[in-house]
Amino acid sequence: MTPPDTPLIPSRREVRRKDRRDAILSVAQVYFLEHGFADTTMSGIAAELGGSKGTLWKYFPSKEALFAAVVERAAKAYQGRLSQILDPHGSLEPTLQSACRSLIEKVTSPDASALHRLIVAQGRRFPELSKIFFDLAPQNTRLLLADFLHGAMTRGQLRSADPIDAARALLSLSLSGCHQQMLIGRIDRPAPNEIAADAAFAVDIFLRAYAPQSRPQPDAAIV
Amino acid sequence: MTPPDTPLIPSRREVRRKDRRDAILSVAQVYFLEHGFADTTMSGIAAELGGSKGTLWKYFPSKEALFAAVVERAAKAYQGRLSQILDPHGSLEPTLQSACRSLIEKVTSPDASALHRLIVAQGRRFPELSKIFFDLAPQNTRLLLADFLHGAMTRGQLRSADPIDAARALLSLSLSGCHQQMLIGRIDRPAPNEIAADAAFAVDIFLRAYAPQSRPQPDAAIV
DNA sequence: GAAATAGCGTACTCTATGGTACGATTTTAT
DNA sequence: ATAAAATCGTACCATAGAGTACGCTATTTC
Repeated sequence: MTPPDTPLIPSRREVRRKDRRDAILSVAQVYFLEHGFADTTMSGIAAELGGSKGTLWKYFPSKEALFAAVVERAAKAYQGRLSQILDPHGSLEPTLQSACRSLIEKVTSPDASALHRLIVAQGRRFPELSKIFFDLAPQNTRLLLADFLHGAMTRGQLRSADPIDAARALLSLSLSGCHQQMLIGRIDRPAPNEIAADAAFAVDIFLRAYAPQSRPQPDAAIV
Repeated sequence: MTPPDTPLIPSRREVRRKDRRDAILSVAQVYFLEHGFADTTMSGIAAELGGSKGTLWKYFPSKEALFAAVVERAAKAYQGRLSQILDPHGSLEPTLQSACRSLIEKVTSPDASALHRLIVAQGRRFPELSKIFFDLAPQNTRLLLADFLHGAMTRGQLRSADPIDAARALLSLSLSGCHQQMLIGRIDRPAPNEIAADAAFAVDIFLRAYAPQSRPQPDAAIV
């Protein structure tokens, strides 16, 4: 009865297939993040999955394809929920600080930094993947933040300037502490108070540099 | 005659050996930078070298050992000559700008960024190497710069603050442009004017944030 | 000049792993 | 119920590359 001939109602097979595919990606992601590209084995993934190798190749025609799928999926999941925090009605400094804190927290999670490492590592082999990832993740965050800063500028809370540049400055300041340490491998996880300190530092510098009508008087020559 | 029994006079053999070792490292470096760790083959290095594989293992007991040696050597070579540029007598802004420019230039050279990528990529497998590298390279630069900034602070050219933090801020601002783009793989080489622009931007923000006695309060009027 | 040493070339072993083949079994669709 | 599709398990293939063995030659030392 009611033959589901439209693609709108996914058949049981299709559902199952999607589930299976997702399961594969999850297992693969763990492996890739943990071991990197070269040291992840298809056999290992298949074993962990419980299925057979043949099935694996039925879903992904090669290791590279699987890797690409993992990265794309992870990149999408990476997208930040920064927008909620960036409330234009709150007062500026606390808003920025909590935004930065939240960003740093996210970006210093073990998964996120492992992903970052992985992408950078394979940047030569999969240049398109880097692009996808960095378009989805940092680029997106920057735009969100730039938009917010633009608002603050028009409200006179900040001096007028290129909001994209301003966002870049704030972001890079935010990530110059724990995050760097993590990527370097010098620390495993930042302490919460370090995150707060990084955020406070970044916002402090940022606000000094972008205070309304603040113009430093040293030897001019700023074009 | 005059048997050179002291180790001070290196025998011809020792010289030769050192040369050979260095040649191996050079070839290996090219390979590693170009292909990463996993995709560099010992056989390939041996072939390029012209020698035999046996010789290779006579110098380095394993691929990992060779890799470590390459990184250590490269890291040492990486150390910056920033000190010459940081002349305490010049006026502040141009000095900082040229220092930043020079840094960005160095750090965005294909070799440097390939090295950076390599280290980050292998950070899990060789944590000690990351430490060596990042102690030698950015850490060193930061200290040099911090020292200079400290001087500028005591001379009243900058407000008093933690010079290390200040150096961190300036560096992270400097590297937030082309350098990021490069690591991401979005560009291959930065145009010279982009480098200058990045430096100018960083120094501008930095000077605004670290201007002497500049407080974000608009009504200042403090001498 | 003789002994030690280093290096060369080549062939070889061993292991890991991406990817395939295939018959048996289960699940889904009708 | 029955045919088609998906999965499973397992054995297998092909390749690649780290590391070894070994006999021959060139260089260095004394």
